[in-house]
This record gives sequence, C-alpha cells and structure tokens, in this order.
Amino acid sequence: MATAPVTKDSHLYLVDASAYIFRAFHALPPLTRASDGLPIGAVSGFCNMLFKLLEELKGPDRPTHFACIFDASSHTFRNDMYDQYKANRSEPPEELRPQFPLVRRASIAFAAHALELEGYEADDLIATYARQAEAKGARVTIVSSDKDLMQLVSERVVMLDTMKNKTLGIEEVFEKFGVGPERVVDVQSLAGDSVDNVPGAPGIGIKTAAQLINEYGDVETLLERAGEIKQPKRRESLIENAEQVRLSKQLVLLKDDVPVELPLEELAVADPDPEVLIAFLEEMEFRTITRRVRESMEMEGAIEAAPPAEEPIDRTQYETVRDFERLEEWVARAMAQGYVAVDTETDSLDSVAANLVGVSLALAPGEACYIPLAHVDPNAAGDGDMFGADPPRQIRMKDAMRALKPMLEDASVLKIGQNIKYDDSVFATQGIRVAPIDDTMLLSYVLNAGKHSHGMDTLSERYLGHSPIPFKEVAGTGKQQVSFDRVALDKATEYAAEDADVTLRLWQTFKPKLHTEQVTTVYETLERPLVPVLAQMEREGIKVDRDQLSRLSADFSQRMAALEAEAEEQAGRAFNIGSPKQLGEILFDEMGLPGGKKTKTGAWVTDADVLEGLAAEGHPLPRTIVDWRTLSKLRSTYTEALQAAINKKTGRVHTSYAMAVAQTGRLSSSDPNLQNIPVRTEEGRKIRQAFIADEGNVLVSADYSQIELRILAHMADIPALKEAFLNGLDIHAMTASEMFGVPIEGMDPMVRRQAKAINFGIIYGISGFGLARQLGIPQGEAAEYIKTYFKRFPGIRAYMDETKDFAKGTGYVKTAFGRKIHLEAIKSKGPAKAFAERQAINAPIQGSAADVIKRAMIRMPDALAKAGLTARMLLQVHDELVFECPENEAETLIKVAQDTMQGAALPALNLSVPLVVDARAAKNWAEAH
DNA sequence: GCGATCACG
DNA sequence: GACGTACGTGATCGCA
Repeated sequence: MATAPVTKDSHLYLVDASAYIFRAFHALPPLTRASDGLPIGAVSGFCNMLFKLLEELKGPDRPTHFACIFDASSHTFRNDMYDQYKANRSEPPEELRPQFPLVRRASIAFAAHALELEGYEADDLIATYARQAEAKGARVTIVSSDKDLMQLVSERVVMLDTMKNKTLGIEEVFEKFGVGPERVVDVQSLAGDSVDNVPGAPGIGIKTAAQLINEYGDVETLLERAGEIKQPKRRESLIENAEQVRLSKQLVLLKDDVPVELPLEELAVADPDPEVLIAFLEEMEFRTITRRVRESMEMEGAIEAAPPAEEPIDRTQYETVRDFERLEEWVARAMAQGYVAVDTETDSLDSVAANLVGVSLALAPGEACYIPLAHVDPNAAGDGDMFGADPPRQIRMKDAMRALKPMLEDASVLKIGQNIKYDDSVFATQGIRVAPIDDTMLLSYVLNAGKHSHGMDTLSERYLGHSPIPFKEVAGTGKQQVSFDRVALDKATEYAAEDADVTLRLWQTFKPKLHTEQVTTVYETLERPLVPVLAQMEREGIKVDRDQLSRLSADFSQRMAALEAEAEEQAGRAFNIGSPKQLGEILFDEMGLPGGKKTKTGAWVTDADVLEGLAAEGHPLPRTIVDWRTLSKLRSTYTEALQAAINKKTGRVHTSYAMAVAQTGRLSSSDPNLQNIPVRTEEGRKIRQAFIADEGNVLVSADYSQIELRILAHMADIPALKEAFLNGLDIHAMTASEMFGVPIEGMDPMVRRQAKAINFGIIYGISGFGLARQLGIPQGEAAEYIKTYFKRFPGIRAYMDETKDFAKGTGYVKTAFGRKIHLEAIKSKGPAKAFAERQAINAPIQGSAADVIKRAMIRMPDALAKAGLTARMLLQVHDELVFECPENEAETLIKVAQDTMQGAALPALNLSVPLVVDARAAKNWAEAH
C-alpha cells in the first residue's frame, strides 16, 4: 500500500465490492474448491476482475489509485431515518456467506485497500472519495453497475460494468433516467425503489418522474408547485406524499462527506507481494489465474530488464480439440476468465448460406485451439462421392453447441471477434445468440478510420508485425480451391486457431486505446450495438420477383441487339460495342469528331458526359452507345445478377453490410449491392418494382428528407437555412430565391435545379470547376454563384475554414457524435491537400448523417417490439430504411419508424433543425419509395 | 489485377 | 500564374 498525490493525471478506481459479490454470485457458475467443496465462485470472479484492472489495464486507463469498498454492516444512518429502508432484503444465501471474508482477503492480497465504515454504506464512501478525486481534477472509474451510484457520474466520473464490459457515462445515465446525473436523485426520490424499499410517490415511475423534473427542475420546486400539475392523479399523489418524497430524497442522496479514515492519497496503487498473492490464489485453488499472475509477475521483472518483446506467434502450439471433455475444459476456462476470442470456420463467405465447419477459441496470446465439427476426408472426391470417405474423428455438432452455447450467451463472458457479425449469423443458425461482444475490426474502425483498412491481415501486419497464413495456403487456389471442411485438421488448426489468437492480441492492443482516443462512446453506442441489428437484417433478406427480372432481361437483350446492329451501321464497321477503347478509336480517330479528351492511360474518354456532348452536336452513334450502355448496365448488374443472388434455401436476396469500409461511418452493401438499385430513370424503376413484399405483406420505405443539408445548417449554424427547415420550406427553392432574388412562387425549374446543384456542391466541398462541370456552365459563372452563396450565407465559409483548420491541426475531423475520420493528407501539399480539404468538409456532414441513421437502426427493434409490431427492418440505403410487415401493421409501422428516425439524434445531440422522415407503404419498393 | 464506366446516396 | 478539382460507395466489363 502506497501514497501518491492525486492530480489531474490520476485515475482512481473504486470497486463497489459488496454489490459485486452478490452479482457475481448470481451471474457466475457455482464454482467450488476441489479439495473441500467450499463455494468460491464470487471470489474467483472478484480475483479475475482485480487482476484485469490492476495487471492488464495499460495506458491512461491504468489505475493510479485503487480501493475496494464494502458495506460495514446492515445498519446505517438511513435506517435511523426510515426503519423500512432495505427492510425487504433477505439474508444472503448459505453458499455466499463464507465468500465475504475471502473477497476482503483477495483485495488485500492484490495490495488493494478493503475499506468500510460503520454506519455508512459502501456507496457513501464511494461518493466521498469520488468527489474528492474529482475536485483535484482526477478521473474516476466506479466499478459497479448499481443505479444508486449513477448520481455520481460526471465529465470525469464514469461507471464500469466489468461483467458486461460496458462503460456508463452521462449519456447512458440520461438514457436510463431521462435526466442528467445531477437530477438522478430527484427522479429516484419521486419514483421510489422497490429493491431498496424507498417509498417515493405512488403512481409515479421513472418516466413520469423524469418528465416532471425536466419541467420543474427539482423535487423541492416540484412539491411547492404541485398544485399546477394538470393530471389529477399525479397532483394528488405528490401533494399527499410530499413528506414521503422528501424522505426518499434523503435516502437516495449519497453522503459525499463521510469521515473516511484513509486520505485519498494513500489509495495509490502498489505492486502486490508475489508470494502473498500467489499463496492466496493457490489456497483458493484457482489454476488459470494463478498461472497468469505468475506469468505477469515474471513478465514485469522482464520488462524492467528488456524492452517489451511481443510474444511471437507459434502455430505449432495450438490444440485441436476432438474430445468433448477437452472442449468443456476450454469453455470453463473462458467462463472463469470472462473473455475469449472466438472465430468460426465455414464453407462459404456468405454468412446466410454458410454451414458451420469448426470453431476456434483463444484465451491468451499463444493459447488457442480449434474445434473441428464438420470436416470430411480431405481425400474424398467430391460432394456426391463419399465412397471410401473417412471423416476425421471430431466432436458431434450437437454436443459442441450444447457445450458452447452457455458460454457464448453468458452475460459475464465477453466474446471477441474480428468482424463478429459474420460469426453471429453463423451461430444464429445453431440457435445461439452471441452476447456480449467486442469486435476488433470495429475497434480499429473507430480508432483508425481513414488511416488504413481494417481486415485481419492488415491489422495483424500493422499492429502485431505478423502475417497470418493466407487462406489460399490451406485451401488452395483457383480450380483446386476446396471449402474449409476439406482442409486437413492439422492445417485447419494452424489457420483457424491463429485467427483467434491474432484477434485476441489485436483486442489487447486496441481496447485500451478507446478512452485515450475518446471514441468509447462511438464504439459503444454506434458500432457495437449495430452488429446484431445488421446481422438480423442480412438474415431477413428481401423477396424479388424472379419472373419480372427474367422478363426485363429478355426485353433488354432484344433491344440491345437492335442497338448493336444500329451502332455498327453508324460506325461503318463491326466493333465490340462494349469496348470503350475501340469506341474511342472509331469516334475520334476514324470519324474525327471534335472534343476528344484522353484518360491518364492515354485512351479516349467515352463516358456519358462526352457522348451526350457529341450527341447534342447531332452525331447519331454516341446516342446509340449511351442507350446500349444503359440497357447493358441494367441487364448485367441488376436483372441477371439479382436472379443469381436469390438464396436457394430462403428464396430471398441477402446482401452483406460492411461496417468498416466507408471512411465516413456509412455502411456499404455488397454481394449483391442493394444500395445502388436503380431509381432515377423509368427503365431503372422497373427493376425496383421487382423488389416485393411477401404475400399478405407490404414494404414500407422511410427516408430522411435532406438530412445532410439539415445537419450542415445545424453544424455550421446558418440562421437562414435553419429558419427555412423550421418553416418546412423547399430548401432548394429558398436557396435560389436568396441567391438570384427571384420569388419562390412560380420559380423556373431550371433556376431551382441550379440552386440544388450548389447545395450539393457545398456539402461536397465546392469548387468552381466542379460546379461548372455539373451544371454545364462556364467556370467563371460557377465561381460567381459560389461567391454569391457565401455572401448570402456567411456562416458557411467560416464553418469550412474552421473545419479545415481543425483537420490541419489534428489530422482528423469529427462528426457531431464524436466519430473521428483521419485525413493525414491534409498536411501535404498540392492536389492531395485540396482533395483532403474537400473530404474534411464533407466527412463530418456525411458521417453525422450516417451516425443518426445508425442510432435509429439500433433503437428500431425495441421500438417495433414495444409497439407490438411483427415488422422487420430489411434494408438501409444511407438515408432510407426499408421494412416488411403485414398489411394491417403498415400504418402503425410508419408512425413508429418516423418517430424513431426523427428522434434518433436525441439525447446525445439536440439538433437546432427538425429531422423529417417521409414514409410510404406499397407492394413493391418502387411504389413505396 | 486494374482502369473505365455507371448504378446509388 | 499554374495545377488539378466536386463527397462516399460496389459491380461489371475489356484488356493487359
């Protein structure tokens, strides 16, 4: 035990030990000491937690001061105020009682103070120390999930739920109580608490209490003005129970000035005495943690002597688990440790079509195994030919799932994956809901978006200096490639267990950086909770009308053939109409048409812009080519590909959403991409018509109106734009009216179109050149427009300059919700810099919009369930959500979807403009949109 | 495997 | 004064 001053760089951890013991006892498996059957489950959990916090936390989250706080006895000053306080608590169970003193001993063995004070609850000591540390500018982490402690949360004080591995800050408190931490006491004293037997005001729950407090400020004011309340029930309950509410407030308000015996400074973290600690752990017969403490102590000695050497990756050390008993041992170790890296191997990249082939686990660097489940004889000839095939001995799928399910679903065991959405879907086919989770891909995404990609190989090479075995090396390449179930077990183990090992090591690398980089909230509120939501959407899929697509395909083919013949005639010779190279030669070399540009590879540019230009000059061939290309695109990318994408089992099309590809925080969709289904042309919409609801159902499409411009109006604080949105004006018409001085009524559509292009240009980081090209006007004219725009909306230029300066200073930009997008090129010179500057302007806007819809999607499943709907969310297209529901639910669904989407920024962000969502139901997507 | 093209927000 | 320019994606094709 040591002394050290508490400063703004200190980080105090206060463990709510008494509460932990109860929770661990109920949440963890009932472990007993092998030699004498002494129950020690809670002690084990407690030791693991202390070890994790004291030995494994590195970086700025590492505690500098630390204490375990206990309840002294059951009688406190609150019982003197109210004899019924916590009177409904029953005695602790028989198996738990002997564990109380052991947990105190465990604290001391870890060189942590075990503190308590007669007459006070642990919560009061925690409050006292937390306030003292906070006053000195230190950060405080309260290790507890007890809502009674939430009143202490602040900018510097967070709570940590070690079992769910979840940090609770101001936003989470707000979500639970509907008020900030400083008003939690008021809400609690009104709502009461049946667990602690705090009476409150009968008939008033948390929701109502929050509403009242938000309106009146605090309990005293509320009680004084209770007569003003309109609802008779509430009014009477408050008037009748005023004294009871005042008493409740005294009960829930934590005492933050108790006479603590030890000064804060003496809670400094000290190195445990290895002999004492190991002796205690051995006495408890904790094998895994004893070994890990030993390793950690030895390593610390080594660290002082030599630079920290990464444990090298040795694939030969991995275990192939082929016996049920061994599997049970791995599962038990994962349960005891509280976290485990998990990876699934399957026979397909498509998570919906994939069959589970094996599972790998990793508990510590180098400590990993592979559990083969559906491997076949690698020498068997093929799917249909199993003669003489001799599958290797492996655990039966059903048995393995029985062993793994409790661990994968256990709230106290964190499952760590790389792109765990995939594994989540694979386990879902086995009836397993994996939770809680962490995802190294998403950790990297919130930490490093813009710096590099987030696939496992990239991350491993970059952060571990190690290249994992390429998949090709175990499964072969090209025609010889086999699915993973045909890979021999020794090779499969090296590959699969290494993936879990690497994932675990990456997690240890990334997780502590969340706080230093201030992206914990983004990770915990925007990315991690979206994983199961997207996995579910991918599994739902959407129905498409195969016959309709097939008819369209035939129609397009026919028309393409006609256009092809026409093109040859117009060109004067046969050529490959699909070859831009040949086309360029014909147009510019042979026919000698003007206006030819070259690409950087020296080929003629023949894109739609160029061809439209030529067509306008009266040449027939370019128009034919444009028409042919349109049909060719629709046919090959949509009508043909979509038929091929229909899943054989479900009869529906299942896209895959990439969470860590787009730099700005957007999702992307692939295999097939359902975010670029045609809509802008009449021909294209016929394809959209082929996306249909199942019988008796309808599709509902709900999309944000102008979300990016609204976010710009808010973030750049442009009064004229905000005003327009508040008044529900046509924003492009209003822009045109401002800029060109024309009335909105009876406006020339061309003028509005120009204003619309300028509005988009602003969001994209406008340039005169770009706007000129978009509008087909001279560059000088475009530059004039931009000048006028900046004059009319002066805040825009200031916002752009501030954003660019921020990016230049920090190397990144942020969305309104704190997501970081790194733009290292902003510090360079030349075109790269100009490009980065435009990204700097666009990324916060596009990214904030992406954050908003993610928040809506995360809340949607609960919102639907609460409204009693069976509706399913199927697709996301950046600012649009597509649902499917029975016809009779459509009306309610539209309301729920609109409410959830329109309120999605709250409470984290109170936008100064309304978010508006349009929604419609129809039999197909074209009509619903 | 890459560039050109074009579908979407 | 010159330079290179709208932001973010994915799929398909031709061609090296």
